Amino acid sequence: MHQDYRHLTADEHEAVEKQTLRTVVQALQEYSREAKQIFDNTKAPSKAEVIVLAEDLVQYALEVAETYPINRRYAGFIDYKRIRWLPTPFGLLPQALLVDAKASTENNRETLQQSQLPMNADFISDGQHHQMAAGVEPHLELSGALNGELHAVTTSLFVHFHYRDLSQDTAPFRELQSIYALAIPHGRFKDRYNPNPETTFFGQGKHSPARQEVPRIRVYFTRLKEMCPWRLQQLKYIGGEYTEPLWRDGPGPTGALTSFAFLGR
Amino acid sequence: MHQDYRHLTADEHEAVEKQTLRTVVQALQEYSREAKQIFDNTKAPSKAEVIVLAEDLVQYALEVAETYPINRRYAGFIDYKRIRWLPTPFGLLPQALLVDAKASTENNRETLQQSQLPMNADFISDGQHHQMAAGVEPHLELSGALNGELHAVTTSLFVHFHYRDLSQDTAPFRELQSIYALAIPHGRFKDRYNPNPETTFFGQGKHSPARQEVPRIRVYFTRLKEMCPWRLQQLKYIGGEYTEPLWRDGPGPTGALTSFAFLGR
DNA sequence: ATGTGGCCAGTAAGGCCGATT
DNA sequence: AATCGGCCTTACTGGCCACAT
Repeated sequence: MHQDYRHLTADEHEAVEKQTLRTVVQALQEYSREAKQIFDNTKAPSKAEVIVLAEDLVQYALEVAETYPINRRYAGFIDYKRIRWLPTPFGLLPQALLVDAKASTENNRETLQQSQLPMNADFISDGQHHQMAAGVEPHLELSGALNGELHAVTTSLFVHFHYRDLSQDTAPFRELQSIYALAIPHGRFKDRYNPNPETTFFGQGKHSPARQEVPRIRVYFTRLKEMCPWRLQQLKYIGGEYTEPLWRDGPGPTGALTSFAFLGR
Repeated sequence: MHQDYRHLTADEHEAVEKQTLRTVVQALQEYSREAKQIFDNTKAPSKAEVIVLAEDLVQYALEVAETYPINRRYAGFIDYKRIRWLPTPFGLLPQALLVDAKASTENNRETLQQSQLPMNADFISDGQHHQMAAGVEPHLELSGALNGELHAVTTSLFVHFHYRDLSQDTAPFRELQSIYALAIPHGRFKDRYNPNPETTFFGQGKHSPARQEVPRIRVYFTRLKEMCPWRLQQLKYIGGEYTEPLWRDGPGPTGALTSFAFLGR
């Protein structure tokens, strides 16, 4: 008989998300030098190239920092996904890690598809109350004789490459300025992060209602950080220099992660 | 001082491509049961879903069948790419394996972007001579003190999921009918596979000249198979039953691969 | 029926710009 | 000068249809 996330307290569950993001940030930081090199200098057959670069770089950074895999796969739109055993102080936890890569010239918000939304969202736009239902399941059922009724908690992360375009024809073609890593709270934390439409880091999406496009939703960086500082991490490029990551994060569900610099060339 | 593909004879080089495809086909065959399960039953948020399914399934099938990795990455549009040491009878060969996934309701041809074309192509369409320059480099330069001037040969494979759409709302949503694996010859084999516009497996692409779309090109399965049987492999779904793969392939540059069945549920 | 050409369609993923505050 | 809203652009991938053998 195994244990899964349904046995965790809310604080323990938040600590799991924090630990997960912490590892991802470490992996991104250690890979950031090569990431910048590739991001800035890869020739672009088209403008859409940055999307692919972001996806590939996330994979390269994270795949070397994996935990003990669970032999189960599924396919779909999420860029990087692994089902795995996560060692935590509360038990060896089955987890479905979901990471989406974003490339943008903006650095204050990002757009989520409904299928990437882990929490039912309520927010105000133009004085109106808007809603969007979560599109990410709270967990994946792991069946099989050995596992019985095990649930892999879903943890939703986003890695956001903030860049500027440079010259069209000679390297560097772009300038990667920062890498942001966000942990969007599990749907279970609705009461903590979005108890009412006025209290939230969600905002109106990027779709065009006039053209009946399918609704999207935005996450605002500042507001997320205000609600929980460690959930928004920034690796900022500071040419050449960098700081060694420290080992101890702040205590409690909102205690800060140590900050990271970005490794330049 | 290492050796790379420039020291291989043409026949040896073809044998390397054959060996590479052979391994990929084995990996696809062993993964085919789960592949069909996922492909047929994954719920589709949109019609584009099949593309993502094909990409993910190729990754899941191939990543467990990798060879000794070379510590070098690059990012770009190709779905699955690994730079690695390939053990061959002719030496331990640095190789850049490039695999693209395709999903289609057609089973006689597939479309390549120019960036996926490993050979300068000449072909006839409507009595006219058409051309397209290769967009895949013959090799990747591996720099670094340890390696000196090493070149990783590029090997271009395509994995083509041939399917039919079924019901919209209840599983199975699709029926995966066959998985084709193609090895497109390296640019070096131009004289063997496309010595003149009349002799080729290439055909007019899928783009619309009228709308000035960027040119593409097609590979025709039958013609490729006629020129070199092993370069077109089919894993055909034959519900439930399957054949054990054999161990010995045919001899020589065109000697057949053993045929494979597809593992159903 | 099949083999070929090739016009469009459907769907991401964001760039950008105009109003606000 | 930031924060928001949201329209529209770019491209990628194949579905599909029309002819020609």
